[in-house]
Amino acid sequence: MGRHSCCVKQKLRKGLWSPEEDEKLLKYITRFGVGCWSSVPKHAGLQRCGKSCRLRWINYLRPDLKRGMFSQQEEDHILNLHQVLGNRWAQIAAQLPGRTDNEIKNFWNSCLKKKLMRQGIDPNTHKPITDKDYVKDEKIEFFKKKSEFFASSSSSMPMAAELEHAFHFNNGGLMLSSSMETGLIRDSFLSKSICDPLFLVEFQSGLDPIGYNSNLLAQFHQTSYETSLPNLASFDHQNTDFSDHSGSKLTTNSFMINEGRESSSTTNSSNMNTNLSAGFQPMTFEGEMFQFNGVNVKYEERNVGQWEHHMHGVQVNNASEFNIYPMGSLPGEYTHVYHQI
DNA sequence: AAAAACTGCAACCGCCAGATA
DNA sequence: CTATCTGGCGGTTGCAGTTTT
Repeated sequence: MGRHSCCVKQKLRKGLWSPEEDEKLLKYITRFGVGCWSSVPKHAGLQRCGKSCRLRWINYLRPDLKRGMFSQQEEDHILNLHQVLGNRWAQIAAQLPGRTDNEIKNFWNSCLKKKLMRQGIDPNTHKPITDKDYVKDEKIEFFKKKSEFFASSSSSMPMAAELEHAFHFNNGGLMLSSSMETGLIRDSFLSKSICDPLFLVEFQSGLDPIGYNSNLLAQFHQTSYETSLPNLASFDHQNTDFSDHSGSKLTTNSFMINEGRESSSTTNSSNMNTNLSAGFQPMTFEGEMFQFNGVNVKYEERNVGQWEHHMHGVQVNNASEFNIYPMGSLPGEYTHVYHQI
């Protein structure tokens, strides 16, 4: 278990290899051949672990390595092999003489993957982007437009009707209304709450089974969204009495303790997870970072687990992380994870 | 010209499976 | 049978060079 014994030893060099080190390793392998890597550093006079020597030899010093750009034939070959083998880089490399798994992996991640995505092909399946992916792309497009939109806005508060007109959900996807795009109500938007990605949440009422955002406006006219969300910096896990950053108690209007099966089990667990129900549907995308209650957070997506699909609303995992489960999540679909950064 | 953002790639990390003691 | 060692693998990180602002 743990680290390799060769790596535990003190004073082993790490990082980039110097020409002198390369020379020592090359000389040794040329003379004695590849054998027991763990004994190579000692015999070659290197302050490296055997694993590091092996990697340097395989990826850089080996005389049969082909260097330089990948040819079109190689690129096509990699694409075909990846379609069959997936991320089995070693197996792919075995089919391309002179290329290493690391080299192919880097080429894939930095070049081929992006190329496929630009062509509208899912790099994992090698098939055209699915509806689900399309929704994600829509989100990205949405935020691009949103940024442009706010960049040219004034600071007055929006009218309710304008808001409802501007932002609405479309059966799990999202749409910008034409009036927003044409800028007819552009000058109405620039409050902080709107600029916050969490402004665009769906407050489920329980009477809203299809997820249409009918309660958005009423919630918007509450004091602030920020006070209705857990403050990650000062969240008290020992206590189910939630307070916001200003010290005022959160009302059950904003949060309700989820009394479902998962709620009770996790609330009593050692990490003191607590489920809250607020019915959020965050409108942001993977990797986005933003300020939330004065705390920098990063948004991630991950698949909903087998039991998690029962959950709706917010689950606070610890002082720096919480999840948001959209209404009606199914196993395998996305939940929304926010990490403090 | 300087700073920030981006990109490519070398190297590291952690896990796993097979070999060996 | 169990523990440990080792090599192999895929994912990830860090950094240097390049491009953009």
